[in-house]
Amino acid sequence: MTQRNVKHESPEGRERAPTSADVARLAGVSQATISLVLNGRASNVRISDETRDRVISAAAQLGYAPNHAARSLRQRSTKIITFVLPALDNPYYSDVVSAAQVAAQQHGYAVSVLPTRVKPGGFHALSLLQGAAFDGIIVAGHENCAAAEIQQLAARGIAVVALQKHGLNPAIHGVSVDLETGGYLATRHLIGLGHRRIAHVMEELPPSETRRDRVDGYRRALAEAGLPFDPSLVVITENSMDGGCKAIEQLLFGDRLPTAAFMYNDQMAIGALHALRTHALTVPDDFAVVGFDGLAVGQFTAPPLTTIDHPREDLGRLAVETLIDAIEKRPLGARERMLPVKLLIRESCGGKGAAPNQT
Amino acid sequence: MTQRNVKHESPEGRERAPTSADVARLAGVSQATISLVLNGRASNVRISDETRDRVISAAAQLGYAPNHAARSLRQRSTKIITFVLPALDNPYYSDVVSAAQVAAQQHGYAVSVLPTRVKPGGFHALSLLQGAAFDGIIVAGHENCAAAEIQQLAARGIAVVALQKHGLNPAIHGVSVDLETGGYLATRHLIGLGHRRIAHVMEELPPSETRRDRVDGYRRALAEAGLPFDPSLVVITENSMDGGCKAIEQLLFGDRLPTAAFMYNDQMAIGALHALRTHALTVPDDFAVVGFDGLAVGQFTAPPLTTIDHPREDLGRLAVETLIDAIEKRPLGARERMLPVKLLIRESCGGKGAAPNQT
DNA sequence: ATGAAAGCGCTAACAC
DNA sequence: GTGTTAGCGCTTTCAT
Repeated sequence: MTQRNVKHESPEGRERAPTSADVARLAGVSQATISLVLNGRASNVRISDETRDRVISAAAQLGYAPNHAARSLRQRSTKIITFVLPALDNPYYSDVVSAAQVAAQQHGYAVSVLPTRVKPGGFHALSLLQGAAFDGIIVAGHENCAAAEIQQLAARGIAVVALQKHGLNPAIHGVSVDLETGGYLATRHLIGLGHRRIAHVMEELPPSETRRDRVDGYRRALAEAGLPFDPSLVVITENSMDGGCKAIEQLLFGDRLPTAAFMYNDQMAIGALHALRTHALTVPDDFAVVGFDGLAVGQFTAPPLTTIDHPREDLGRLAVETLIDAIEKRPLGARERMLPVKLLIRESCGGKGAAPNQT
Repeated sequence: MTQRNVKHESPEGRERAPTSADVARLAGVSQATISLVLNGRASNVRISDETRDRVISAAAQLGYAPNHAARSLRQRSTKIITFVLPALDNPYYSDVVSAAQVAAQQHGYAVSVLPTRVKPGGFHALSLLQGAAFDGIIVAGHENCAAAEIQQLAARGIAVVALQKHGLNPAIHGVSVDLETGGYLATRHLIGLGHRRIAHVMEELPPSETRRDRVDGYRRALAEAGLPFDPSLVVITENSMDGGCKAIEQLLFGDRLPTAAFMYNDQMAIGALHALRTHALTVPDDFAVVGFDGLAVGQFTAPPLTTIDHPREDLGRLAVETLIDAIEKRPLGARERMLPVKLLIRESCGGKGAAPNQT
């Protein structure tokens, strides 16, 4: 008699989920006892083994599961944390979220995902956040992190961690990867391979006092090598494969042809590779490409993509740990964590030491 | 005085979110009035314009947002529906979920995503579902759809829609794309191009009485053309780019070389393209590849991928509409919807009418 | 070792 | 037109 009687069977109303009162009645004890037993406080406190067993089996028999809303209301906590992601179409966040889930689970939290581009005025899901449907949130994406709505949430005392935080709001915690160093490493790699005219294709970045992004590292590497920064080699495009493709075409039809491009991310790099192929340019011989992110797909591009690899699991784990500390109001150590990146050499720039055939 | 006073300021307890009682006090009316006004039932019912305005401004002044748990408890409904996805690393679901969100929002529901592979015994998030933290769920993925836990949920009366449902449980609604026809179209396309030895690389499929999958269409096309079904040309592999890659290598080292492969999905096809390239086979001249899904990335592969395109937006929208009908217990029309696919010809098989160079 | 009772914040039925 | 009241299902003192 394990999984029978899933439904609460009353004369009229079918299908009402069993409540703790139902379990209490069946076990012949009070509701309070049900709560104590089922929440594991039975051993610490004082419940006889016999009643404990009776409660457990009654609960199983009815298929009882505590009502989430009621419990949340009472405890002022939902034990759910939410990832606000700009979209689901970049596999970048897959590993981040997985690691976050594992970490959250260890602390008794569940993780859900809200794929939402927080547009001013939009963000229907905002009401959920405001209404405390979640104990805390982790935001990713430029627009999302900067959104006034998110700032408001933080101001209200809701725990917020931003991935790649920019801005100074001290109420928002940050966990970031070191984009600047990533940009530096990518560019230095290309310079080391002999490239002198290196393009950077990036996404439109909202203004920020604090952000140090790929482009800053790009400039640092250039400066360090005594190369000029040429604004005509920096193109801003839509963050997508298609955007990367178009950006490269634009560069190809410009008058000062680069020999290499450092792309904002792997998705854009895929577009770049495609554009180059379309225009009969061989990678890496005619043109070198560096990506950013370290997505799995980079192993399967033609040629496999040299890129800047991110510690995505660490990112997810630390974001969750920081968030939970904030939710439970533990004194936080560093409120801003910065994670290291590393250069991942595959074939889209040639091997180490190989030189490009044009300058 | 719009966004000031976000926090409820009481002598001792900082940071308690304002409740409807706080708003009532400030506006000098009763809680009930707050509820009526803020839920838009003010006009239909009977509230003077003047009190209405007073309530609205009081709420704004306090930054009031109704508590989700309390409202859910009272209304026995959370107005959240959840997508249970196997993982986040396949962009397939990105469009599905986006469309679902739009549709859901029109009906007053929010959509969240639970990236969870429902393992027997695992599925921490299950307690959320059981506890009615969501009004209904949409499940995707073989394991998830088949999971006993999900069946149980449906048995309890929770609204469940399965994407690509297999199995006969009438309590679970289904919205599917026509995989069998997809398999047929893909295979027929290859046959039409002159291929006679066509491999099919697929994922391990759990047994099902009702599923008609790609492989069934593959066999139908073969039979129709009078070609034998050769089990050695069907390889089962892990559902990933890497799996696709390895499967093709296995075929390449077999003794009966195919001239084309119909891949389970675009991700695997990317792996296939890579394996072929690695072994210096030219696509489509030496070997043709057809994918499945119609992901955007297929435009950027080398060569661009001929594939079977799915109506992903329709899938998301219909799943949500079906689910909401079930939640709100409207009599459902067809409980099983089947969506059509179409062949999307790009370059990985050669153009229409082009013939392969080996038989 | 257990039960009784209060109350989390909200909405809906019913008074007035 | 608006206020009063009674719960939704749970956890948690406080009594016993």
